[in-house]
Amino acid sequence: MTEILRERNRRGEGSRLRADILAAATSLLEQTGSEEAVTLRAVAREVGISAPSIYAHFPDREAIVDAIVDTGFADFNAAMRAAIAGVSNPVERLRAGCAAYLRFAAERPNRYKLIFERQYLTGGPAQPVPAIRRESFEALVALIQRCIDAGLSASTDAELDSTAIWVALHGFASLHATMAGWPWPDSDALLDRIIYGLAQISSPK
Amino acid sequence: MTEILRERNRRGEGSRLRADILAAATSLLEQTGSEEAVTLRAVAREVGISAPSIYAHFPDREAIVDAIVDTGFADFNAAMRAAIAGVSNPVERLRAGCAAYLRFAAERPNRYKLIFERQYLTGGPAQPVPAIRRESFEALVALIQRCIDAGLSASTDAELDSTAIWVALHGFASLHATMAGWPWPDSDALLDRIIYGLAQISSPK
DNA sequence: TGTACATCAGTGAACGCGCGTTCACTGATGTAC
DNA sequence: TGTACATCAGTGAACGCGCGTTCACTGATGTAC
Repeated sequence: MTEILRERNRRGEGSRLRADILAAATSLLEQTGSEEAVTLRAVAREVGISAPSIYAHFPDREAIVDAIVDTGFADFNAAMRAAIAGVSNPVERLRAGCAAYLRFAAERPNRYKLIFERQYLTGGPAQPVPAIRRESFEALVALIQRCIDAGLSASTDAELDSTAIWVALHGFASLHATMAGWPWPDSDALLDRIIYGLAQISSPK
Repeated sequence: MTEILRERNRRGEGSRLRADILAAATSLLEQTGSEEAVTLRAVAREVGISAPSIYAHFPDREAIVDAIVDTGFADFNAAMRAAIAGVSNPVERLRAGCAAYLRFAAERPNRYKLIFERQYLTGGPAQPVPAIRRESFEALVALIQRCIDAGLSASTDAELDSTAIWVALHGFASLHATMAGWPWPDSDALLDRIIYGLAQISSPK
């Protein structure tokens, strides 16, 4: 019944299986939207291998999910960087970044949920937040600082206002995905209100 | 080993078990923070009954969680109503409501997550959002309308601006719970930025 | 008032399931001589 | 060039677990006569 479509790797290419496992787990997660769906056996089925083979590449189930979170953050950061590249007007640049944030969340909702709604370091003392999780936030602060420097924003605290924008973007992304039946306003109109209201842009458009 | 602490209900009082089951399931959820922890067997253990007894009161596992969501929303709405009761100044009233929102999320994070982050009606066509889920949002719109009517807010679209405030509050509540290690700014300062920036309050304080 | 009986609030054993993980193994691939 | 052998990339069976759910049942509680 179970067709094994996969051919055994040649010697020295065993690490290719690691990539296949990650890809299968990611696909499983993006399709089902639930972390629990990423079981060793489901991943193994998807790849076309037996479940114990996974142990050669990951110590346990959670390590797979952790690895997906890391690549998820890398993808997210890359998308943010790409969105603002080449946009020179400070306000347009800020808007492009924020719009890309919402687009990422809308297009890959399950990936987005995994990286931003997964419980992160609950137990134990507060540990420093890794750089990969800070990168895009720091980019946002820089976007606002540019607006301030150009005299386009009345903000006096780029960090606080960045946080306000971030939580608003996240809130919209999160609720939009969860409550699809809600009568949401036009995404662009809301984005305008968030940017102009929270980044204190002097004269709209 | 398993102590049964519970005495059998008398005749006609079988429905008391329903309440006990709900209380145990709620407690389980608030402690663990994961919906998956609410298993029939775990609930039964907590109540001190056998698992099949639950079927007399709930058709299946999901019905228990659904019931918790309903009481969770009722609690949430009650907390919002209580927070603004007796506050007459429109801006203070708005602020009291928003502050209560964040307080509810901070004090009962797992309950909050259940009602606002649980996947709601993903499959099938968009169905109307039940009144219990709209109540507090409509209260927020009314709060802003009061500010507009009193000449304290420059908003021209109470609904859009309410949405902006809601997503910002939710985003903060959600991220704060998920990323406890993040260097969050002072909650009151952020709340000020959200309210004054998004409700377009004319003169701060 | 006494008693046979219906009802109600549960119980306990069992089912099949998918899971993470372990263990001993196999057979193709490459390498030393 | 041929061959014995080490290594590598996996496999297959098995374990114990907790789960949702079913089924036939039990024994206390109340009621009809």
